[in-house]
Amino acid sequence: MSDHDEILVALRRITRAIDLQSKRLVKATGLTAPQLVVIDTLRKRGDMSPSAIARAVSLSQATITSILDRLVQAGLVERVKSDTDKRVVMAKLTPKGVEASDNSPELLQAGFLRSFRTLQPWEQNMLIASLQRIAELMDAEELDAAPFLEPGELHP
Amino acid sequence: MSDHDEILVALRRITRAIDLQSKRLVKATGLTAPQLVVIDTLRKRGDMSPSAIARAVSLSQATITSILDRLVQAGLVERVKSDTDKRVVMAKLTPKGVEASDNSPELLQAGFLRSFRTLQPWEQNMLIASLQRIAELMDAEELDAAPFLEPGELHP
DNA sequence: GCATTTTGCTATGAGGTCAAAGCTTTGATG
DNA sequence: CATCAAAGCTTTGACCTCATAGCAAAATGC
Repeated sequence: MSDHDEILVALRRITRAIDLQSKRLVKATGLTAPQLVVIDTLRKRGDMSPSAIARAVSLSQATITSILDRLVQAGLVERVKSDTDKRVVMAKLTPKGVEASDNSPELLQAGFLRSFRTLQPWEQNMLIASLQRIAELMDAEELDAAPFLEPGELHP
Repeated sequence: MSDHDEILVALRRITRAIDLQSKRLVKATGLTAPQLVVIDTLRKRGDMSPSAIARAVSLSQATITSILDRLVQAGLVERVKSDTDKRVVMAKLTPKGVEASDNSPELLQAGFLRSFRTLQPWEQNMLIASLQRIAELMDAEELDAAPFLEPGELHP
């Protein structure tokens, strides 16, 4: 298998594990991983606009809108229109939302974290650094990738 | 930020980059990343059943069914009932499917691969090994994670 | 041989995710 | 001011993803 394929398969295994964990969280807490990420972010940083949340958690604004819809539905978040700029909506945790955040389990599988923490510190650091390195290489790509696929760009 | 959060954020950045790349592929080829993965797998390994594809690419059987639906729709794949075991359906590339596979671009961003390949070989290997290590730690979790949430299992 | 279980696939329903289009408000330009 | 552009959010539509439930066929048990 090529490097390319090995990377792809490893990433797929990881994203699948995360997805399955998210489904598991739903049963345990009624909330999915993205929903928990959002309320945890609000808990830590206070009221935020959808666009600010999107930047903080690396999701699109549209995705945050749909996640907020469900959190509002569940009574964990309120939308409050800003007075200074009427375009802006602030997402605000309700008391119930605060409680949910305080009681939320960690988002990575307990077993994964347990195993991870038994590794040598240097190994833990190396794994985290590797993930961040890969994220960087991919993020960097975002900045100038789009033009490569514009019509006419392939054979200028 | 805790290790836990750093891992989460890095993973989110990576999955987002992959997702955006998939959207970009749609515009260039009309096919999404999962669809390309499936036809590439069929191209390399020949006709396969949905369950075999699911195992090969780390997706659920249900997901493969829906991806095959769209590939059939697009005329790239045929479903052929097995003679020996009538439960089994074989996914088979059509000539058009073979052609699409042969012309398909790589699934990771070109710029990512370019950058990646400029790294020292030991560094490339380390990154791949790290990804696989993390995938292992998470996969391992899958095997016995479910029971942890079964009713009655928490306090046996 | 027949009943039960297992295996393989598909259908259903719910979230997640994004781009693009649409709406409102703000800001800049003349 | 009046106009036009930009910014912020939501809507729409498409696909991915899974669990669960359903259906059919094969394998196992008695």
